Amino acid sequence: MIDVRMLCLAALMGREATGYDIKKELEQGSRTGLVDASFGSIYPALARLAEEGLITARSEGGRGRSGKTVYALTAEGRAHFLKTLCGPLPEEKHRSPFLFAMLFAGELPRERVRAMIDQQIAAWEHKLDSIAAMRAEPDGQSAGADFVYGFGEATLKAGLDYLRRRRSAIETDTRPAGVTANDTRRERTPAPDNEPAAIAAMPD
Amino acid sequence: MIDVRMLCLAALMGREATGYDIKKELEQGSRTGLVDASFGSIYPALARLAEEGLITARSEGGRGRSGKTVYALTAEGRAHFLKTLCGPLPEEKHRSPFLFAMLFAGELPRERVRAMIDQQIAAWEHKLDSIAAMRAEPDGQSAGADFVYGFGEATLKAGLDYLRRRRSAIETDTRPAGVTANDTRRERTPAPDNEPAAIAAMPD
DNA sequence: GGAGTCATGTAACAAGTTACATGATTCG
DNA sequence: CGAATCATGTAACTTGTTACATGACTCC
Repeated sequence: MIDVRMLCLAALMGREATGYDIKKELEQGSRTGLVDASFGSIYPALARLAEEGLITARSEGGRGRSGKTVYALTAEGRAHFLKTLCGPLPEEKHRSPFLFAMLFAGELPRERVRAMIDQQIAAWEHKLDSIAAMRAEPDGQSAGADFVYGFGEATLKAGLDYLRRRRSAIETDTRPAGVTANDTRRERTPAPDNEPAAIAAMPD
Repeated sequence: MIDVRMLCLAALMGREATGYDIKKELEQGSRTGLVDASFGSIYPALARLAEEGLITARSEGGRGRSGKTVYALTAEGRAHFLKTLCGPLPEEKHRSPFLFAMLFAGELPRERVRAMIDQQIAAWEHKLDSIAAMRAEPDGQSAGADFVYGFGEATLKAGLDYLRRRRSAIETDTRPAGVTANDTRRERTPAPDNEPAAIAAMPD
């Protein structure tokens, strides 16, 4: 579940679409970030769903020989989709290379750790912006979408808040040479690449 | 990245272990929930890493013919691991069947939606407890682990808070017929599968 | 002696990605 | 006319899971 089949059925709830449309919606639509799939999986999935009668395929030869297949949900398809959603849902998985790397923050150079956190902050700020943009769009306006937007905002904000607190609590720039800086520098470590980065040692 | 190879290298940072040990640690250790892998991928990965010289394999025939292979990180393995962590990290993916389902909350029966939210709340409360337990354990005590625990707690709490607010804001049981029931369960619902569940209509 | 755990490995399968191959239409 | 976009599909490959096959050791 949340396999490509379900993704396709979901995309066809409410409107008909081509495989291309579905892919586009996954990239830019109201569920971006939540799900994804490639053409290589979408087209075979649509073909099979049509075989099974969960969707219908209507060929539309725009002019001469364009060849475009518009898919639409059948009553059985809709029922199947909703029934599956009501069934037992698989556990959610949060694969985060960032958090994985942070586990070894103590073994990585400090600047690198700081850069990673900054990058993560930027990425999440961007996600927040995306949600705000989606909220404003005419489509993606439903009770469910609203719930999901709110959820995303709540957790992203909490995560950002945490990252910012931790980030600013890390000792500021460690200047290698005798640099005169007017900031809150602590020490100048010439240690190159395997300098441990104490992300702990927080006033927290 | 965050493929099984990296997982194995990560598991061998700090101590040596067998394939079995690694699997156990993924299930119960300080990174549970963050990552996972099966025996079917761990053993081949270890064999290949040993071939490449990133880890060493030492056979330990406990007594007679037990056969047990203890792996340990080499200097190159350690360097490779840390270098990879410093390189560009892939985007994080948050595959959440729950949120996916919530997108269609408006098309699902209300009780079902409420049940899903309750289930999610329970699951997340459990995760919070797990983190607290890990915090208390002797292993999994490092600057990085502390950072990750804190992050998990911050986002889980925010998510839980959001879910609780929304959950309590949903109108309470909508009884279809004149059913006099003092519990929350109703088998044989007159409106079968497509009763819309307005998760919106919030005072929020 | 049987249950449970320790321990390793392989083969079949599942699901999806990347890259390729193809071609029409539209817009500047 | 060339670039971008629309549009479909397939074949090879990657990655990992499930299920199976095997066997020792430990504790009751």
